[in-house]
Amino acid sequence: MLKSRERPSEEKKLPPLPNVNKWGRVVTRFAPNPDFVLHLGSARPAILSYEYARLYNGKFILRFEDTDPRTKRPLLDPDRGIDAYEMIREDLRWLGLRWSEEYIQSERLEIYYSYAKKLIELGGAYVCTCPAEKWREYRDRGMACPCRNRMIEENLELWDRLVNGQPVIPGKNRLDEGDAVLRVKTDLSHPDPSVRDWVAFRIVDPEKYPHPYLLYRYGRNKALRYWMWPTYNFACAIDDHLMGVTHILRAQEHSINTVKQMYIYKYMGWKYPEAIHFGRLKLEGTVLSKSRIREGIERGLFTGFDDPRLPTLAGLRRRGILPETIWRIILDVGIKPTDASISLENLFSINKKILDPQVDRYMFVPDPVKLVIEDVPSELEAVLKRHPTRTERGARVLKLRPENSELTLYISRSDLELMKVGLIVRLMELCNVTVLEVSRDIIRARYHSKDVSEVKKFEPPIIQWVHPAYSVEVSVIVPEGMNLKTVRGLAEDSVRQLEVGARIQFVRFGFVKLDERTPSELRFIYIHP
RNA sequence: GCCCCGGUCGUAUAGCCCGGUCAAGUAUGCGGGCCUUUCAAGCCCGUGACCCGGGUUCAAAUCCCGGCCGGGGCACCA
Repeated sequence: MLKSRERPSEEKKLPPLPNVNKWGRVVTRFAPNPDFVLHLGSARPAILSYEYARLYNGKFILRFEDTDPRTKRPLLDPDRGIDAYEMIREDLRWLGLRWSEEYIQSERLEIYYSYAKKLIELGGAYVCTCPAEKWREYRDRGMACPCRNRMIEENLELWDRLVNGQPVIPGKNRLDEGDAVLRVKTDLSHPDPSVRDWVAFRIVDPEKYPHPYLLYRYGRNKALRYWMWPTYNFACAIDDHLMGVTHILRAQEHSINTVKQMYIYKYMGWKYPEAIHFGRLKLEGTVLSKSRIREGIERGLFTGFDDPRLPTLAGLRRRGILPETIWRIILDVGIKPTDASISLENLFSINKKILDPQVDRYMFVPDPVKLVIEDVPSELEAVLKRHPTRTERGARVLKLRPENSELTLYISRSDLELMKVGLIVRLMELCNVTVLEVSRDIIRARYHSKDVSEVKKFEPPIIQWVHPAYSVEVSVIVPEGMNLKTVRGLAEDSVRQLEVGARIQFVRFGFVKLDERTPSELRFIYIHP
């Protein structure tokens, strides 16, 4: 049973699922292909399927669809520490999804074989040995190929040979890829040619393409045993039925697959689940395409699956986007069949609202320049609150002692522009100064007063600062579209205490996340303003 | 080319199934104000949309037809 989890209340309600009463308990599934990690686009079917199951007190299933070891090779290479199956589980757990059952299709081949046999016996499928090209000609003309009329017995015999990796082409002494496929008998005049007698199984030479999961999990013998691999439509059709799936939520690119899979259900006398197709998701400034992302990583454009520029869940997570934010976006977009392009503004705004109350504030000056304050009468104390309103979180207290009545601080170069001689400036939580002199690299100012109330009437700029004795050099990586900018500066030294992964706000700079701490450097990632 | 599916403020979404309550709601953005020791957050006010054309009807964002535009599919991928 799925438990409700802690999540910011979603102001939007999901529309009801169709025909819930007809089915009894709602069962949904998320069925990723482990040939790559999940991205924001995959979060849509995952979250919606999970959330509907939760809403109806139903069951949510995770199913890995890894039935093509040739062109959609599962991403699994324990020697290099890469395991997409586990990375996907991690992404889902991060999103807060829990599943009550998990299946891996490559482990279920025997099941698919038995249903293939059943389908052949019912006259619903036949072994086709036509060359692909030749067959397409028949198809385009809406004609039956010679194999279509094969007797059931002959089909069963051929199927047996195929499953055992034995040759089926007369005069050939071995089985090769492309020698045969198992086709589902559909309607040869169907307006969509791809529906006409679609392929249920094809040959994948296990010698050439041993399935990585079988190989690593069960060893070479098992991996070399299987020659016939079901296509998506076959495996999916069988599994959705066997697993009792009642509601399928998937992207609209799958809508024709519903039509194809329906044929199997008809032959078997099964009831087809409710299928809901939603549109595609786009994220402004990025590409939500597995192949394009993979290509970028391979070409070295990105540092890995979790590059903060990437819309992969790993990338978003590394960047500091919260799972709650992803939830809100997905729930907000809903199940409309239209495509939706999510704006970064929106994503950031949601994330910021969640982050703002829970995150501590720290001083940071990018691109520091010196500010020398003259005539400082005595030691100054700065109380830097962790949070402006949640004062119970405490503060850092800094005691700054002037030398020869002078106090040297650093402020951001971007604030240098607003320094005009004679201007009164408030150094946040510290004191007020009057600007005396501004040059390229240094500002001289005179101590004016301590309390902010003394200069309120001047409406002074209020800026952040750091003291050299209480500072640490940090860098902030700023993802900007396809670029990665690095901003260097000084932060107050208490950031040394932060743990990797901590999210904070650099005052007047933006929200950042501590990405890495080396003995020599603290490196943050810029989340958003 | 053929076959599906869509088009509501800049963006996202509600409403469309069951026509009137929609001179269209919400979020975000933008403008203004308040608050504030951050140019953040919060609060208040404002701005801004039914793709076009016909039809049905007393009445259409909602139903029908056509056009235009967008997306998807047309694999021995999922």
